[in-house]
Amino acid sequence: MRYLITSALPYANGPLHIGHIAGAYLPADIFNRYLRLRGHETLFLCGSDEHGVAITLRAWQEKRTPQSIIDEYHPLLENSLRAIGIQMDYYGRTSDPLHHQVAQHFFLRLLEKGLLEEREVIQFWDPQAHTFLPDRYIVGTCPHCGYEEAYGDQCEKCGALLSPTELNNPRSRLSGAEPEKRPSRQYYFRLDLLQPQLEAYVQSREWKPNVRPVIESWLRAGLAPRAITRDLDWGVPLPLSNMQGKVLYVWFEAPLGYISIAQRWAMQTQDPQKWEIYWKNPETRIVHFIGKDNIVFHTLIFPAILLGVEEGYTLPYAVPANEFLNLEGRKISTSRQWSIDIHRYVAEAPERIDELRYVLTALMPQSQDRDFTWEEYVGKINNELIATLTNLIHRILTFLWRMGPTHSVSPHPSLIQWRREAAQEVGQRIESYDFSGALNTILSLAQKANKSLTESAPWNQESQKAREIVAGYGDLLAALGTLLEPFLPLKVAPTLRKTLDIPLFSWAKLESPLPLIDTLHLREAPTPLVTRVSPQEVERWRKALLPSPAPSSLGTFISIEDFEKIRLKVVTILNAETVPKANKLLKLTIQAEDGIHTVVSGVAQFYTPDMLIGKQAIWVANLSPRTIKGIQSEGMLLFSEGENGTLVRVAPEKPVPPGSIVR
RNA sequence: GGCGAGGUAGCUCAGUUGGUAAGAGCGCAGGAUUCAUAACCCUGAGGUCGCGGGUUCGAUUCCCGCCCUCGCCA
Repeated sequence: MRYLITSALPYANGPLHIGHIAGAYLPADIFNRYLRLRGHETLFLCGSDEHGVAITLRAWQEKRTPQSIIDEYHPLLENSLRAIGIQMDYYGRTSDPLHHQVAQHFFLRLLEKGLLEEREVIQFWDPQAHTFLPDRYIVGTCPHCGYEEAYGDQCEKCGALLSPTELNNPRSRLSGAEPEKRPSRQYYFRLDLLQPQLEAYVQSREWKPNVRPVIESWLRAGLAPRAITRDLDWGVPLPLSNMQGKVLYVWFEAPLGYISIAQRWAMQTQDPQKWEIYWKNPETRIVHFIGKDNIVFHTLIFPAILLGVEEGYTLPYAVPANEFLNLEGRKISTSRQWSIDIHRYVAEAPERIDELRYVLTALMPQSQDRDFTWEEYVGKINNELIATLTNLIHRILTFLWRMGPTHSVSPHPSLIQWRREAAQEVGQRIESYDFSGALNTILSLAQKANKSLTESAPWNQESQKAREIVAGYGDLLAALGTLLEPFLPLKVAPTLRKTLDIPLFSWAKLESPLPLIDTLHLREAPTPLVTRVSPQEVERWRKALLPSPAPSSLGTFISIEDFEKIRLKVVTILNAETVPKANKLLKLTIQAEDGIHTVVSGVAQFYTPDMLIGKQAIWVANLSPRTIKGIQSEGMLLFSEGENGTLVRVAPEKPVPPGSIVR
């Protein structure tokens, strides 16, 4: 079988982070490496997506050219991917003139086939930045709530959905200038005309459970014509002399990169037409690895383009989209600096790439969003990868090493059987895009081996017998040298093979009943394949890789003198009662060192009076008194914002005398 | 607002075409052991499977309503 494997083209506007890797690159790499061990012919392509309005806007803001931005990120992206072992056959870019030609050709073909239609639309023009503006780059006053910084597509304050025309006092987020409305002619792709063919296509393929509902939802709603051009001077120009200053919309031309990059790859081989055996051969399986945000483009719109040009292109065989990976409970955001960028990880921890691959595979968001935490990172590495898997290898090798460098291997039949079953199951799981499940299978194999080794207790046997038992596990170790290759190809798998002086086996061999090796030769004393992650180590990374939240959420810095103006004291709540006609307020009577005070707190939705009476709390003693609902409130008690907008009382860890200073 | 996904042990997640199976890993407690990177092995505690109705002999699994989270669309 022949496969063309692609990963989503990363946008050349920022670095790659762990979410990208877990979503689209690591699964593709595991898939590709496995298929090759299986003996299939594969081509794995990727490249930078270098067009789109975000790049032009950023260029304008930073007073530089779009070209300089993509020239900065294109190598960064490729280097990041290669550094974590993503084994692409070619990494291209959409600014390649060849890509422009391909994209223009597709445009003209669709035009020729009557699948494009011209429409006049109103767009917003920034007279200072000399560019058309996307809706969300226009700010103005929300007509619903009066918020002055509402975006052209939505008001962040009241949540109202807007169009730029509704905003009062609209201005450009780029220049602050008032945008002008300008009519403009654009081409629309008649997806509606292709809907029947797309429905047939969708029926003919199998989709992951998280992908199918999205596709069907779009088909049910009915596909609508979609603009494929826009006014911009950065991108693939329209190949029409009467349409100057317009480019192809990035969603239209970027997927065509999979084709142009294949062509570029072929030009580097002896056979420039070779790309056609991948793109124009129904026997080839084309598999696109993407994140869930790209599902519609890869399952409907891109196939529509391929169908529309009627040039015999092969339609995607599968689009195994993954969901999103969150970071410590929050959405990853490079712009908010809430991210673990790959190039930084690689720089900080070049010796721990396989470990990252392990954790990201284990946490791969295959069916729903998942959460990456540093705690989980440490736990997965120390308690699973090391404790179960590499420790098994280590305990066997150190045992044998003490008895000499060379041992004959005659594994117990059950060990061979386990190895065969594991290889089959790992293969099946990878082929059904269940990568974390595949990894789990290997862990289970190690678990079984650990158990049987413990039960056979060779350390209680006389030495010849013990040696025989333990050496029997050599077959399993030899298998791990290949089984782990798709997952941990940078350090763990190759080091193991080198230590044992064994080759990479074919997957078929792993599944065969024949022993993999008959002798085990150790060149030197074994050392652990992976070292434990210390709390200090992860703490350092946590700090290095996770800059504190954006200053806007922290506020500006204050001096120690500023802080000392605030008198904080621990008080004991003597009494609490509800306040009439106020469903949020409680009237609290508190005991400080200088007597009794009254405080009104807006916590009644989260605390009943009896939950507070007798408890301690932190009191802001010198806050100006204020009358609330006719009650004189002296200072305030501190509550932390909890989950889902709740409030949680802040108090000393153990009781202290009322009036104790907090500092 | 419409559509889609998700709400299952302390944590991260599997799972059930409705019925003596509510599970795994981690964490925790206890035990055993010492070949191994305080690792391995055994045992155990822990969940009203989001809330409320309904269908059914029986629902975590089907239907309806609601709440919460996330995403997409207008």
